[in-house]
Amino acid sequence: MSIRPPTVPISCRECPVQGLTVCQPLSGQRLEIVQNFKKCDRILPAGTPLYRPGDPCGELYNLLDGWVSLYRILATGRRQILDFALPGAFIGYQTDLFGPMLHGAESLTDVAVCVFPRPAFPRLIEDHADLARRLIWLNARDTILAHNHLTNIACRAARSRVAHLLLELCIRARGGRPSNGDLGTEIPLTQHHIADALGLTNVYVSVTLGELRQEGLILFKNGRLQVLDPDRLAAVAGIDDEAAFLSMDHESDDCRLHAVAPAPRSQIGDMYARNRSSSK
Amino acid sequence: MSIRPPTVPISCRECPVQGLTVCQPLSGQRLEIVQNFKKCDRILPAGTPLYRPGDPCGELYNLLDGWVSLYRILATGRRQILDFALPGAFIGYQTDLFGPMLHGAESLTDVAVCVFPRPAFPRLIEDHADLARRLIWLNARDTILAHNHLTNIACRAARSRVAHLLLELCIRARGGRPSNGDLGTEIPLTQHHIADALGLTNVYVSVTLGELRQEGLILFKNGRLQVLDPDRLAAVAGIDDEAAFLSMDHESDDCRLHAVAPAPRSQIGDMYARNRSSSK
DNA sequence: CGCGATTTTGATCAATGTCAAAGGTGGTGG
DNA sequence: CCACCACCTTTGACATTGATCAAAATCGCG
Repeated sequence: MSIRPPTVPISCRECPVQGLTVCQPLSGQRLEIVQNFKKCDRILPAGTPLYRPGDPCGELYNLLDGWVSLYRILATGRRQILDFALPGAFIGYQTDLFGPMLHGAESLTDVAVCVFPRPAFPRLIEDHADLARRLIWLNARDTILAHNHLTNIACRAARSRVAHLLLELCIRARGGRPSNGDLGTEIPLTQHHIADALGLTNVYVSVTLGELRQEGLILFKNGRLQVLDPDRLAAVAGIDDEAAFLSMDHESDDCRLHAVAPAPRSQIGDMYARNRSSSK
Repeated sequence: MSIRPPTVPISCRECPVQGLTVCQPLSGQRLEIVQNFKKCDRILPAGTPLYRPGDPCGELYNLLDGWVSLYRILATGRRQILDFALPGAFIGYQTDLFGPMLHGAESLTDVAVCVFPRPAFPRLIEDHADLARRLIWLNARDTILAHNHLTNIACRAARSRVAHLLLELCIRARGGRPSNGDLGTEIPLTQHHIADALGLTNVYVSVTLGELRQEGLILFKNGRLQVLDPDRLAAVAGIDDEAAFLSMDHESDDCRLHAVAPAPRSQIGDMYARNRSSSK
């Protein structure tokens, strides 16, 4: 009931995430470059693996709709969620493009993906400098996300970790759009996913979420998050790497020279509000 | 006494890390591309910041010799070490090339760096597809390292974390070269650095290292690590993402098609031994 | 020889994991 | 429409890891 049915674009011209993924630099006539390159679109139900760790994988994916988790499995059986991929994510690229995948990818919701053939991909990049530039940007962003994640886990107590993750996901999930009233934001995760992302146990996540709820900071139920008190939540999250947050928008293009003043020590609360209040 | 004096290359032709850094694809005549591009070389004593978090920074660095730590500082004052940069590392690239740095970089040893001017860098990449390709590779590798690090911190107990980090650094520090007899490998870190990298306290790292020493697994003293029992150490480290380890060598080039069988479930111990025993 | 930084040790305590059991919730088939 | 089932969440008792604080020991270096 809460999951929109994923839609598949007829053509790249109508791609819902064209401005977010590798294809971003292409427009007009040049969209045919990817249009001809792409293999197909595909719809996957929730819980479907795109690939597993260790798999060879002949494809690359643009996530058109839905959420995907990127994870590793340790010998102990523990699963570590490395990142949550949101619409626009470019999934499956790694150093050794043709080696076994170092992580797995699995749909968290029903999902639509645009499929690229992996073997031909290097050629595509080689031939189109702007796509290469874009890939560099996306990759560098993944590194920052990983560093944020790393810092969150290593430096913060459970309360803060959870708060931080929810805040981050909430902002990313909105992608700059306002929140729709008091319905909150769709964060299609179980507490177990949160635990596996943060290096906690599901029961302690439950306890922690309980506390945050008690204190009137959030409501998280059925994959929907309502942030009741953004400022206090941000305080709990111990936000300080705001710069890292802020740099995540797609405006900052790496290859165009623009003097950016050091990010003002603004409050995430503000940022949240900005997105939220401007509802239509 | 334990730190080699860093050396500065006369020319790119004699660069000690040419095969490891961005410049890798260039050879012969084309080396002049970077030769003309680079700003200068620079020697920095241990403990010097290359840049601080929040700084604007007008340069990019190829690490020629020595170690550098990449870190963040949280509002709480806690420092999180994101990665240790070893010779050949390309330092300072981020999504928003001209925005404030999202992390800091500081020399751990005396260090030699090759300095690139940041403003002109996009152009360099734009004009030379092979450099772009190489940058993509380096970037993707950083993401994997970050994911390894993340997984290590989130999934493993202190003992394992420490063991894992030391093993990783040991392998990286050798860069494929054999260990020089029983002198061990130079890992120029204090226990405090290890703690800040792993999200532990310095005192608990001390305890943990003490245990590992007691058990005859390692000796770590004065920035020198001797691995006395690679196999048992690997067992303690809970090695399972060997694939991730192995993929770190520079042989796997992303843009050349080669079928790689899924990494055999080999022992890190073997890998260690291979490097070690073959001492010329 | 002495000083600052680093490492070690010990005592104590808080945060988080583990285990077990009981409620909830949504989806499915009858 | 109901009942059942799988999965998810909550709660409680208890165990353990690693943090904290403090002080002593060691080391490198001038």
